[in-house]
Amino acid sequence: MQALIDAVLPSMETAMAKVGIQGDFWKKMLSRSKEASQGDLALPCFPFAKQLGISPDEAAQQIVNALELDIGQAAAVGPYVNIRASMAWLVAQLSKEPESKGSILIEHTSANPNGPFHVGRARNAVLGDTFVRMHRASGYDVTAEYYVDDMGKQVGILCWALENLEENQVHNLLAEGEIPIEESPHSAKEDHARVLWYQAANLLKAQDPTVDSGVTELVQKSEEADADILARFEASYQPVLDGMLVTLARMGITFDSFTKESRFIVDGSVEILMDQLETSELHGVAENGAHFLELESKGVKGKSTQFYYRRGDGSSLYATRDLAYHQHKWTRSGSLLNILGEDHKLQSKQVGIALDELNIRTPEVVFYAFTKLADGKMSTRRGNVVFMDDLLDEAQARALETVKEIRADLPAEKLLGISEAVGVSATRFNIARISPEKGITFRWSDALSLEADSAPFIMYSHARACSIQRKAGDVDISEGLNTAELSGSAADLVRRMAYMNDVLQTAIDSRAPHNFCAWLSALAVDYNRFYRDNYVIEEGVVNIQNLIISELARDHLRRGCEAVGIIPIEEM
RNA sequence: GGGCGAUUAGUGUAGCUUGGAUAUCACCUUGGAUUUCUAAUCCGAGAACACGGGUUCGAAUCCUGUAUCGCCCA
Repeated sequence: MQALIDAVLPSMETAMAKVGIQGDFWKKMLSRSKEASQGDLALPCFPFAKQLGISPDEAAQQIVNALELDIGQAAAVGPYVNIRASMAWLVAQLSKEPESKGSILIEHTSANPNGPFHVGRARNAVLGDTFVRMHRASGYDVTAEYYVDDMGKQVGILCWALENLEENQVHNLLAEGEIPIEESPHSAKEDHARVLWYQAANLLKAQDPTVDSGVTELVQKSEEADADILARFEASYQPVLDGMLVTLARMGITFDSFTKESRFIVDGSVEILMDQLETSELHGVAENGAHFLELESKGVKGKSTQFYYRRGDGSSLYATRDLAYHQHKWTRSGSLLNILGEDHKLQSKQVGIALDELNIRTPEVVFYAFTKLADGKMSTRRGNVVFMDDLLDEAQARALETVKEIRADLPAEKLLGISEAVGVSATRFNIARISPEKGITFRWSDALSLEADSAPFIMYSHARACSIQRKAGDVDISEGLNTAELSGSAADLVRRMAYMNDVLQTAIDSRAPHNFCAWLSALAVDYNRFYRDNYVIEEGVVNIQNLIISELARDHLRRGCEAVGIIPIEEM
């Protein structure tokens, strides 16, 4: 809508001056009309009534009378000035390519490599990848980044377990702990295989104190950048991480770069930052020799306002390495975006203040609320999880049932391909379409829903447009749209498409991918209405104008799908 | 104990940044069209802003109190 506002503003200023309205406070009131049937932009005229000493209705009428627009029409409806963009202006927007924008590094997922990817982690990955895709579609140069926690306690436990526990021991422990070992097609994947060791070690920890001491020793050495330990850690987690990445790739999620936490200890950058922090006015030292920043003056509240960045023994903490990590990220990109769970809010704030003290810019952060199971929180440790691999299998199976019914004519192989695309797309879209700050309760029926307002509906619209294109064959559509004859659902469709870049940019700027998802759903609805009202091919004859619109819609649907991670298959 | 966020029809959600028209889109219930260029369609009806107070000509939106839920802090 910003493009239209920019286009209207000069004429509006002239009109307002003519009517005698002082100041430019009204500029922010000019916004998207809440009544789509009334126009694209609306300006409520209540405040002008007071200033001019006339009724709001009259003010609206006077403004309309004074307004000369070349990009659309204005009308006074009660106390509102409604502005409707002309078809010519809207069509002109369609051909505009998004301009090239700056670089951005988006860090997301970054899950501990201690077990299979589960649906609790999926929100981070889906949100993050949706941001990656939307930024790319909008012209940004994007780096998708995964931060590998290769030295923490989780990895330590995994490593200890793999080095110290026999297979039968693991199975006995899990049986005692009532964690079921479910046979699935994915059992052989290393992430599924090795998580059993991780779970078993966590169970053993409760009865055998030597587990903790063994793990602690490993973790301590890793924090001293002990090369042998780090190599053993990597040997433990890398196959798990690889398995997780296979799952993510199945969802269409890939990364451009991986950065390991340990590198910041190895290269000494953490040490340098810790020294620098000692010069901060917030710096303090606890009795045990640990160093901290006192953050009370920075608006951090609660029982403890201290941010510890160095232990008594001189070693760094996770958050300290995070500081070095951000310093490193800034050398690689012009802007930074992190996708984090809401449990990281405080830590993120603390890191932000510390970065400030170090004169390092703070990143943008998007927080999302957790996905919980109906019967509580998900936990890999306790085995209370729904693994993504299983969810995607189930999604495909359910999609297959539907596709099989509708397309009995297709060969089995094709049905499998379509149902896999539908399953993955539906799963992603069901996460991406919800506002990040809202909590999600995982329910199979929601996760696998193929109803309207879902990915399959959009995919089907796209496939329909593809089918029409195939039927129409190679027809010359270079003549362009005849804007004078556009009306009804065809005009609505064009209008919807014209605002694509606008909606995309707004969704990016306001960190609200769900708004772009909503636009995409609406585009699919608009296309279906157009399809009902306007025949592209009637009795074998191709209507060129309608074909042009259908082709534009096909292109917008495809680009929209790609921007949110829906797979735009051409047949279904 | 303190901090942050959430609460919208039977269900799931949008709108809140920047107050303004009849509160969005679906599921659901229900009435209808159409049987195709791929019906996973289209048109209509029903039903909601947690509760109390305040600011305002005007509050889902801003302020404040309460309740409930989630997350975090030793």
